[in-house]
Amino acid sequence: MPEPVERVTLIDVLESRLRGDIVAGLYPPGTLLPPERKLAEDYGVTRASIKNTLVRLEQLGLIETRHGVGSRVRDFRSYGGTEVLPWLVGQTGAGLLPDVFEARRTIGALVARMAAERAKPEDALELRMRLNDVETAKSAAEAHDAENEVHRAVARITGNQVFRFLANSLLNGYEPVRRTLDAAFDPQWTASALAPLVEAIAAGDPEAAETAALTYLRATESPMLNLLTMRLEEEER
Amino acid sequence: MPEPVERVTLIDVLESRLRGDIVAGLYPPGTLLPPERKLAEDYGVTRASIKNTLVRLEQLGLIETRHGVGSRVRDFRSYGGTEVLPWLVGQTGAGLLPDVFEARRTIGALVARMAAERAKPEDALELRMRLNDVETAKSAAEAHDAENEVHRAVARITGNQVFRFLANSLLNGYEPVRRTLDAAFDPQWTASALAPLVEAIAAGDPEAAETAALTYLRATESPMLNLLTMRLEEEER
DNA sequence: GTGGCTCAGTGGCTGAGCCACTGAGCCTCT
DNA sequence: AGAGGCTCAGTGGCTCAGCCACTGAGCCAC
Repeated sequence: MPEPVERVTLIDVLESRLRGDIVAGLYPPGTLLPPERKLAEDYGVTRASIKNTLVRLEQLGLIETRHGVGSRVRDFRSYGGTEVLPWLVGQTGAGLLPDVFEARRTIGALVARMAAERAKPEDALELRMRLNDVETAKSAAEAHDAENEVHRAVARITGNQVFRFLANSLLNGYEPVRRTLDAAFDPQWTASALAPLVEAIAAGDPEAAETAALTYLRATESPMLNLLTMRLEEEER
Repeated sequence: MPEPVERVTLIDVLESRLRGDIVAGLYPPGTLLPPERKLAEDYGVTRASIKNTLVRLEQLGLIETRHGVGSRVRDFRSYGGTEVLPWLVGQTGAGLLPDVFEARRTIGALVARMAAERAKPEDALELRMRLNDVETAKSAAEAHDAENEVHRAVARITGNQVFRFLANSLLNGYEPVRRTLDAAFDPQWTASALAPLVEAIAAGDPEAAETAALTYLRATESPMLNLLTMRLEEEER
C-alpha cells in the first residue's frame, strides 16, 4: 500500500521550528520576533527564506508583521481561527482531542439534522453512492477517504456553503495524522455504522439523522483516541 | 473618530488580484497557474514577490505548489476551510450572507447552551463586565468591538478550545467589513439586547441561553444585512 | 514643551543566478 | 512491439547582494 512521499521544503522546516518556538512560549504573545536578518543568520538561511516563512506564519494568524518595526506574536489561543487545528494537536499533545471530538460531535449532529431537513431525492442518491464507496473500499485507508467524502456530502446537502467550510476545517484538523487513523475505518464496519445516518437523511427525518450522527460519531471516538495516544506515546520515545 | 490607515503591500495587491482571478474562474480548479517567471513578467514584479504571494495562496488552500511542476488550483468550494470566509464575501457579493448568518445563529445557539451548562461564578462576573463594556462604549465602533469580546467570552466559557477557534473563525469572516457594520451596534440597544443572554448563561440555564442567543443573533441580522448590501451596491457604482 | 531633525534598525522589494525536480519524448536493447 | 534508460526543456527552491521606505527614539532649536 504505497503512500506518496511527503516533500519537505526548507520553508516547511523553518515554519515548523518557529511555530514550535511560539507555541512553546519562547516568543510570548505581544513580543517581537528577532529581526529577519538575525533569524536568517541564526538558522543559516537567506532572508528570502525567512521572509517566506514569516508570510506563512502571518497567514496562519500567529504573527503580525509591520514595515520598519518587526513581527509581533499574536495570542492565537484567544484570537486564532480553525486554521491552527492541523498542527496544534501534534504540537500540544492529546489534551486537545476531547475538545475536537466534542466539536465534531455537536456540529456533526447539527449539520446532519439540517441536511435531513433539506435533502432532495438526488442527494439521497449521492449519499448512497458515497456509502457504497466506503463499503467496497479495498483498504482501511480508502475507506477512511470515502468516509470523509460522506461527511463532505452531508455538509453540502445542507445547502449552506459555510457549513461546508466548517466541515472541511474540522476534517483538515486530522490531515497531519490522517494515516494514523486509517486503522479505525474497517470498510464493512464503517459502512454499516454510517448506514443509519445516510438512511435518516435520505428519508428526510431530522430527529433520526441527529441521533444517528451522534451515535456514529461517538462510536468512532474511542478507536481514534486510542490510535492517536498510541502514536503520541511512540513519538515521545 | 480616526481609524488607523490600512497599509497595503505589493503582496497584498498581488494576492488579491490572483485570488480574484481564481474565484472568477480565470484559472479553474485543477489547472495550473502560469509559471512564476511569467506571472512576474506579466505583473511587472520580481519572482520573489510572486513567490511570496503564492506561499500565501497555498496557505489559504487555494493552490498547491509542486517543485518542477507548478501551482495547481484547488477546488476551494469543496475542500476549503473557514480561512476563505474573510475575503469571499467581498468577492462574491451578498449571496453568501444568509449562509453566514445561519451558521452564526445555529452555532451561536449551540455554544451559548454549552456555556450555560458549564459557567462558573467567575465566568458570570466576566460576562457582566464585558456587557458593561458594551453599554458604556463611547461609540458604535467601540460597542462593536466590545460585542465581539462577549462572543469570545461565551466561547471561552464552554471550556472547549475548538469552539473558541470556531467562534474566532466566524468573527474573522466579518473583519474586512468590520467598520461597515459598526452602525448596527448602538451601545445602549446592543447591551440591552445582549443582557438576557448574559443572564441566562450566568444563571446556568441552558434552555434560556439558547433561546436568548437565537433571539439576539436574529435581531442583529437584518441591520447587518442592510448595511452590507448598501456597501456592496456602493462598490458597484 | 512643541515641533522638526537625524539616525540606527527594520521590513519591502529588486535583479541575477544556480541548483533540483518533473515529465515528455526519444532511443536503445531485447 | 515493449520495457528500460537517457536527455532536455521547463519549472519551482533557494541563494546572494543590495537599495529603498518606514518606524521610533533621541536630540535640538525655538
